[in-house]
Amino acid sequence: MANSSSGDSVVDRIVRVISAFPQDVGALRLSDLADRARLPLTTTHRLVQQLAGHGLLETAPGGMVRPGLRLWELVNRASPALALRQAAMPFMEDIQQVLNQNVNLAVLDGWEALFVERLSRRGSVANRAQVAGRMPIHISSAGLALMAHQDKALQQEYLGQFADPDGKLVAADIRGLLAETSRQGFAQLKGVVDPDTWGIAVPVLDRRQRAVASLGVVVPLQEMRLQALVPALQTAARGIARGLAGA
Amino acid sequence: MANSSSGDSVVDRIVRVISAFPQDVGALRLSDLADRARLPLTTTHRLVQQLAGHGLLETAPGGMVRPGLRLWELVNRASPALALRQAAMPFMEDIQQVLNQNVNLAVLDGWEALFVERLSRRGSVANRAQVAGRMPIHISSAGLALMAHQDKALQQEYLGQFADPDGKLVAADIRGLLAETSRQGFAQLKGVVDPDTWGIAVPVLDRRQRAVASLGVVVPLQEMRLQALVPALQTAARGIARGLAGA
DNA sequence: GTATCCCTTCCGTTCAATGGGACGTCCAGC
DNA sequence: GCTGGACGTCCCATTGAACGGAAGGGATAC
Repeated sequence: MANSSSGDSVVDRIVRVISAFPQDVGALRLSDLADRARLPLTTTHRLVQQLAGHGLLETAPGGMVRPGLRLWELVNRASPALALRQAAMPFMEDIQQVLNQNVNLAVLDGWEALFVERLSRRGSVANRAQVAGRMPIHISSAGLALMAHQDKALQQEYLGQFADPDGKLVAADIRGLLAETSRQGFAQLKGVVDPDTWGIAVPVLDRRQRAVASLGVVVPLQEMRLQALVPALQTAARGIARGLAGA
Repeated sequence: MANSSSGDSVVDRIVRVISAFPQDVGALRLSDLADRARLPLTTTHRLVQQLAGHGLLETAPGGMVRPGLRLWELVNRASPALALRQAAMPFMEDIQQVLNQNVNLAVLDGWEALFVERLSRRGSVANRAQVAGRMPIHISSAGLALMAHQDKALQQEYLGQFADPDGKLVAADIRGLLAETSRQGFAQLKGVVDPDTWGIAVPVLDRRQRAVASLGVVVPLQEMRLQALVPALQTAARGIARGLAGA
């Protein structure tokens, strides 16, 4: 940028401003936004004005700032997540109607599962997965289902991350989880994310048998329909894969 | 900006780049992106590289560019549309299960209805409303439901737009539609958007009886359950309003 | 009345953004 | 096999847009 201070570009700063908004939707005061974005107040003010001019942010009188509808529109009009979501929604609704519990759809991003969609219902058990939320691979059934069906090279790189502290033990555990997930064709975690819930997820595979997404449910621990549940998920996953390939 | 050419800021250019992606999800070639964004190729190249560095765009080998997951994540993590969507989804699913037809949720933005969510099902009739898509107010039941429950001043301003060409006639028609919508508490358009479909929408009202959103369905022309359908939509709309107020 | 906090505006400094030009690569047509 | 064209990528001198400290207003608390 022009002038002194830390050498980051305008793009960096815009990303910092947009990233500064927390998950809960409320508006931020300008100075809070500046603090969170680690930007000088004046600079934040100018950027917010410019972004608001395009509708990407909205400013309320009094200096409150919140994300704008136009930003949501632009991003959701063309996004890789959208095609996946459209292909998956009918199947997710089917699953949800039958089980009456939480259904979620995730993709792999970095070393985390990124949740693209979630259907929940009053009366269903708690589900930590939020839309646009993330969870580490090894403590989410969605993450395991995704990683268990990736290239060997990627899996090695992932497991290598756990070799640092006291090492091999943890890596071996996760390796075992992945192997079992791959063998069975589905991932399950009982009481890991939440003590009373049971996460089950299956991969959505492309032609080369690589997971492009995962379809999962969160059910109470006493759920008895596992034998019917997994095939239902797998059937739905195949349907989603077919929809993606066709489109 | 620095150097010659047309005086637009970096923010402008970034917005132009992101806006340049069309509705269908496919990736764009760099030079096409530059054309669509009306930016010099070199400048586009640099901006894309920077944005890709933050994951807001993704570049495939060969120069193809597409929106990135991180952008989707950032925007969907905190957005005014998200709170509305979350409050509305359970009710939309209920409606959809009963009717087995398309359900949509829209907000007013400018002189258009912006569709925030849509549930559709194989076998349901055509529905032109796309998620993050727009429709003019006067040819969508969602738009009518939204505009019929706004401030008088805003309605006047809206109707004023139609006074230009041959004027009064069209404005009077729309004024009539709005009046009827307001009186009945729901909007309906038979065969306007699509010759074989019937759009019906009700407003989601805040405490001051202003529409913050609209909840609508698209059903076949021969649908007979109108007397049960409208109350169901209105009940759901009240539920959504309650959820928004409580949150 | 005074102090405090916050948004907003002003303005001189400065360096990041800019984009024309050149290069390497990949095809299709001759 | 050669040639022409289209495209992505890199380089670098120019310059005006971005920067942010300082000062100004307006509201609220003490």
